[in-house]
Amino acid sequence: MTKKTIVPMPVIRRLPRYHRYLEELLKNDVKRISSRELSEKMGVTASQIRQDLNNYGGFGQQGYGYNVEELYNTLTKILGLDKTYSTIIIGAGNLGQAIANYTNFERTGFNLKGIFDINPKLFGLKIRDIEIMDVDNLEDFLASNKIDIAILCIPKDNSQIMADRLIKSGIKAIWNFSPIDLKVPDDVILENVHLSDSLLTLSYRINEENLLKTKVEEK
Amino acid sequence: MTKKTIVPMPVIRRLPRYHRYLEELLKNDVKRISSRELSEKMGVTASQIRQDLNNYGGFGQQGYGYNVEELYNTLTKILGLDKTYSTIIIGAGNLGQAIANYTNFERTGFNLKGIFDINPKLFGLKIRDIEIMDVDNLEDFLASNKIDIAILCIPKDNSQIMADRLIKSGIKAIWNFSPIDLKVPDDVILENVHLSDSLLTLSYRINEENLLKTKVEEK
DNA sequence: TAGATTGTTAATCGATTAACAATC
DNA sequence: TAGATTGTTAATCGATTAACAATC
Repeated sequence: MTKKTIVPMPVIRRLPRYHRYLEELLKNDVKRISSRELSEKMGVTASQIRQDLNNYGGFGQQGYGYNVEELYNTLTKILGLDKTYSTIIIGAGNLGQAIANYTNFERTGFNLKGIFDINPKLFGLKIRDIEIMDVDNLEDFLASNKIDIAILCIPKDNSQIMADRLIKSGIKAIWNFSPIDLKVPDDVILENVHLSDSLLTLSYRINEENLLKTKVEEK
Repeated sequence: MTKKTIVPMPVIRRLPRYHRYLEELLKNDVKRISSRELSEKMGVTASQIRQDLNNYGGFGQQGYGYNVEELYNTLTKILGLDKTYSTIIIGAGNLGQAIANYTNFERTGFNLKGIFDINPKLFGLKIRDIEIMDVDNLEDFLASNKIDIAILCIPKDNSQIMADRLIKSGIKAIWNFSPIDLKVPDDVILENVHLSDSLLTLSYRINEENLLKTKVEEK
């Protein structure tokens, strides 16, 4: 289990997309937009946009539409981007390092405070001024640093154990890149990025037509 | 638009997960499993498992359940993992390099054939014996190499242009890591990994309770 | 004011779950 | 054969779309 959301998950997963489109509009100095115009840009129904937004309040104005800047700021707040977050990365392999180097997240308010690994060769090395530390020091580090999000980038064999350790030390949100379904208590927020699952749906789709050819022909 | 699937997308997105669990069972020498047992392990309904699998055929046996090895092999085929794929990576930044170094994909049959970038400093450098090439050579390369999947790891400003170039050169499947909604013709398969969207849903969920506190209290 | 567009309720559609006859 | 479990149809649930009164 992971923490249950109040608003349905399909709605939440669309919010970042709205935010991206509104940012674009704002950048292009568009002042107002109707749900219909936005729906055409995004390839969704105007109804869905209005329904989605109304989970959080009525931000539009009849006969006018939505004020772009206002809606953008509102979405920024809804997504929690008006706050900053302290993060740590567990696992300084390829992916962990790539994320550590990815300064876009930093710019959005996700501040990397530490990187941990089990490989002694990496200890002391720095990525963007942040030292790679021995994962043995994890508990000590978490006791003296308030960390909001742990980013898990380790091979799957150790990731449940590591998740347990993180949670025991008070971590309430995990961004998991390990290709495994972690078990977490339901006050912990778990967000998965299953790269391999994503790639497999791609290879599935490359083959689907051939796979189901006989079936389709039957119809 | 991207290519429409025959089987509903929610089903397809669950297939890699079934595959992972079956692999685990196979590793543990489990010979057979019923939909009920599997449902308990996976935290889904037995009904859903049977419905999902029956999109592809009846692989079980009444009174017995499913043969683990057989079902695993079937899922491997369904996911297209009985074939190999030639891939290229566009963008040798942090993420592109991380994916290039990630040998797990290679092991599953996704063979990296080339890496491209615009940065001359990177030309000639090798990642796992694969040279980073000038993206100017992309069209020539694609003309003489049959590539199944292009992995797009470049900043969003250029990614639509790059996608257009790839498609013009005959690429039929794109694994996109750029934080943007690419427009592709509907014979091209597009699979997105929107890391920032994923992170934003995490920060959303950290704040949801506070955000909706008043609303929830009203009820 | 008249036209436009929202917020919201109602209708539809699709996905999930339940039920059970078929059958190993 | 009796018990178990599938494949599949029917029922339910939830999400999306349509419709429209409210209102700027």
